[in-house]
Amino acid sequence: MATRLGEKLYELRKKRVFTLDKLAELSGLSKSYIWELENKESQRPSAEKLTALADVLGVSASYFIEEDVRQPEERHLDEAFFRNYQKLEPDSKQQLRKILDTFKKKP
Amino acid sequence: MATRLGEKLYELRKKRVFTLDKLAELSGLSKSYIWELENKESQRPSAEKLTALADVLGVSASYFIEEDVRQPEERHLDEAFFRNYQKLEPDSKQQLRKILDTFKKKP
DNA sequence: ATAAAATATTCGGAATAGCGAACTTTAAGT
DNA sequence: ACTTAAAGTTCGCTATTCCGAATATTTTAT
Repeated sequence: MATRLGEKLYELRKKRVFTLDKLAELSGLSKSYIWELENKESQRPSAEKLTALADVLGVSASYFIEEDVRQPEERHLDEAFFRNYQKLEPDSKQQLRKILDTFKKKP
Repeated sequence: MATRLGEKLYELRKKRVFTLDKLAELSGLSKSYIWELENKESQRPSAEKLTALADVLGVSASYFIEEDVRQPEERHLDEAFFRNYQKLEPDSKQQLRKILDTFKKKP
């Protein structure tokens, strides 16, 4: 699993079988800039541009943004869990929240 | 609840009782720029800066970025829930995931 | 093997993010 | 009311984002 932005972008783009041109067209960014995001270090792209790319590539913007200390596997589980949680009825959510409280870490 | 970035920022800053100077110090941004984010339209801040602010203000970066169809209170509860969930031990997480499964699309 | 087409990379420059410092307003104390 | 300090606002400037067009490379077809 990719760790820095450029790798994540490249990986996703290849997975979707997009060319730079195609991704540029779909996201509204220029292909030259996408290329720079993939290949140059220390870019500081706007949240807006990242979100546009994330939308097209089918991930959340935070996937690009947040560097994470969790192992990819665990992170993946966590995100899937949260996606499922969000789809629940409010009642079920509340029940889960209560259950979570009882689990809270004891240091 | 605030909908655009400036409002969200201002609201959170006031809630935490931070001055511009204080928030600037804590986040590493300049206070003039934070003021512009709060007060000027059509800013395009970098994800990096937004993340710095989000960290200090105790929200997720995506709170600033993603617009959401959920009601604000529900969204807030969801996010708080996920933040808590992530801090759990892996075993606890797994238990919760199993419980979530039993809740899935139950009318 | 060569041409044509598709894809990737480089580059110059306009637009603007983001800063420091100066300035203005508000709040607090005497 | 006057002073001082704290908070907010403006402004000029530099660095960086982000683009379009040109160029280079790879792929595909003949």
